[in-house]
Amino acid sequence: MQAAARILERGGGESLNTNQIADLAGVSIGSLYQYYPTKEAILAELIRQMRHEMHDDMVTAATQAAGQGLEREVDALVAATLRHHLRNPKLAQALERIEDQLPMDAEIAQLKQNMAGLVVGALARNGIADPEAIAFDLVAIGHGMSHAAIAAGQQDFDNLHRRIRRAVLGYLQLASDSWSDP
Amino acid sequence: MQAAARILERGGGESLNTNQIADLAGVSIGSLYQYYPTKEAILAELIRQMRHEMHDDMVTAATQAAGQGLEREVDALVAATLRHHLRNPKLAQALERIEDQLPMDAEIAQLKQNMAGLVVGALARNGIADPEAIAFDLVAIGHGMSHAAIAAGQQDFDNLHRRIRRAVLGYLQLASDSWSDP
Amino acid sequence: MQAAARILERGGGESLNTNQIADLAGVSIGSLYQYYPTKEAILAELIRQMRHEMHDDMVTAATQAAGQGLEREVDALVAATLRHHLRNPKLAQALERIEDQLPMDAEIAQLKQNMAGLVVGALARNGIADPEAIAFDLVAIGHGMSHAAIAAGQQDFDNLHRRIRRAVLGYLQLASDSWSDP
Amino acid sequence: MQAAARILERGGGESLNTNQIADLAGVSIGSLYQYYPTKEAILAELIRQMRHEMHDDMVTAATQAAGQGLEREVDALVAATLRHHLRNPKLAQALERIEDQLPMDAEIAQLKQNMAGLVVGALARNGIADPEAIAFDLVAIGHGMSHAAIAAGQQDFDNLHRRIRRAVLGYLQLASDSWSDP
DNA sequence: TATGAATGAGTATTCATTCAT
DNA sequence: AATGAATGAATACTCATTCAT
Repeated sequence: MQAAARILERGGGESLNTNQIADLAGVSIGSLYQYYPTKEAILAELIRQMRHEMHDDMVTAATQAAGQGLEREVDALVAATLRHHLRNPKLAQALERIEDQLPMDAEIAQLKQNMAGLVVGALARNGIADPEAIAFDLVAIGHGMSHAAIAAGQQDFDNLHRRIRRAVLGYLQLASDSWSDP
Repeated sequence: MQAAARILERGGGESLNTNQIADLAGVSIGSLYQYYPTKEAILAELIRQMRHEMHDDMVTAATQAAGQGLEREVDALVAATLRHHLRNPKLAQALERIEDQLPMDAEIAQLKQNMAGLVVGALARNGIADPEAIAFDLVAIGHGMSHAAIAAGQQDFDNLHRRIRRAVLGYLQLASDSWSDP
Repeated sequence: MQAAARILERGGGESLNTNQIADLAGVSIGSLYQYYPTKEAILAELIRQMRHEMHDDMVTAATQAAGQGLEREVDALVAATLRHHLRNPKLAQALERIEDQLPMDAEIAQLKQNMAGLVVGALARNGIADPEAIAFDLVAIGHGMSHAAIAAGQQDFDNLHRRIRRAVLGYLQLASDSWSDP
Repeated sequence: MQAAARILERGGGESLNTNQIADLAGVSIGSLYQYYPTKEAILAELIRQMRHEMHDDMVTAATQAAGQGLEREVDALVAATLRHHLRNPKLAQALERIEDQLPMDAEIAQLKQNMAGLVVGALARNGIADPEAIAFDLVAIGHGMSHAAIAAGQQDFDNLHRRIRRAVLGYLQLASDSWSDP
């Protein structure tokens, strides 16, 4: 059913209407509303799924990189979010736009908390002072760069990854060439 | 007329309708449509103005900082964009959201080109390699950090300025404490 | 099954929908529609039951009071209808509203005929001229007063009973104090 | 515009939908909504008008009959309401049904207060004890009888008037033949 | 016989745009 | 040139009813 996320990929937020979703899903509006009480609920569910995927990917990345030092830990998290954004750039972009026009869902807020927590943890474990504030900025940097790259149509994952790594490590005052790619 | 940007500040995007604009502007919708053929045209004009202001501020900043070295030149541009965003955070945010849901206007594209050119120039003049790519990322970083800070309700200009400077100089592999504030 | 009259008590008319009825009755809508062809049929059945109860109560009352004189006979009928209305005021009110928005059902019409006949009989047996017309008005008076009282939230059966008796006997040009309460 | 009350006469409450109103009024729905913000507002306005007419008629009647004695005063009020109901029986009926399914409008409540006050006043001026309670019942009696008569298709104003007068005066323990028609 | 998922016509309401005055 | 009443397509959502399992 959420395969009607296709509409978001193509048309972006404002072209999304319930009849269209139902049509494209091959269902009647009546049926659509048997599963979701509101248009908002449909969107919220879409976002929830997206955030869950992202969250799980980040947890996996953090777990695997645990104890390998600040650079590798942070980089694993960057790679995870980046992979997520590039899997379906248009959809990810559209959902994010919708997300901050919607009343904040508790479950989503929790996921975001946890994701931020992973970054904060990596920083704290490696002796970085004021890890919350730093994490906030690192996330913002990664986000901003991904957004710009996607909007500009850049698709080269490795290239973008390298640039974000450079920005992140630069913000942390670490030379990015002090270690080599996995 | 476009002083009806006030609506965007308060309601953000979805609450914006042409009758409201006309009312608040003290004009009839009839007249509004005599000057602008569509709603999109009104929004495009609003964005155009915003971009013009920003452009002019950046040109001024670039001119004043010219020849003072990479750090100072880049920092002046960062400060200019930041000042712009913080002057009216809600409006800036709303306009940006609208901007990338709208078909790209040629004039606006040109302004953005020019602004990017200012950064490219500063980098090139100071011997930075691949200045276009670097400029692209620096703009994205500043943008992402401003956006996140504003969305989180942070209002402290100096603090945010310091953090963006750190990110930008970090990306350029320059220690941000190698020089002091003006 | 029609115990789903509960919905009418709570929500009154407009909140009544077939799925809700089926749910509350612990049956599937499919089954509901195996017994009743339309929503109207369900409502008609509900009304039929209510009218049957009322009818039977009135017959009992009329039988018991038979031969005790006009006042007592008429009063017994008044008491019966009043008891009926006050047993479940909201439901009675709701059903009556529905009843006169529905095409007149033959069976219900018959019951009403019979009930009116009881009043007519009491009047006729006691030598009242034009008993049909008088009965019509007496029923209308009782009905109107009950309706108003219930709508105003009055719950005191005895008080209301006394007032209706006064109205009815007054209409019959009989002093209501010519006899005392049972 | 409110000439779309025609729909209520023919079809009763549930057949009333905004598109139909607009059609029958020869206007587009858009225009309809320029004058009334909600369907409820349209209905409320219709009711308000009806109540205003009724109110004014009753005030006139009360004024003209003032000081002519209880029977004549009360009778004048009865005649006024009756005239009102018989002017357009179906509409009056429909509006009343709608009225008590709608959140009580302050203005309408005031009018009803005033109308009740006219009856209370007539009773009080003529030395009737507990005039509020008596007025309540008299109104209920008149209402109930009109409703029943209209539902039964009776159109004879004078006949109905005589019967209601008999009921009302009977309730007041006054013989209705103690005075003759004007 | 019972189920309940599916249907889709119908409803109130909004809003960009037009055009007679 | 200015006005603002009028337009009507579009939108989210409801609910009586059907029918394959």
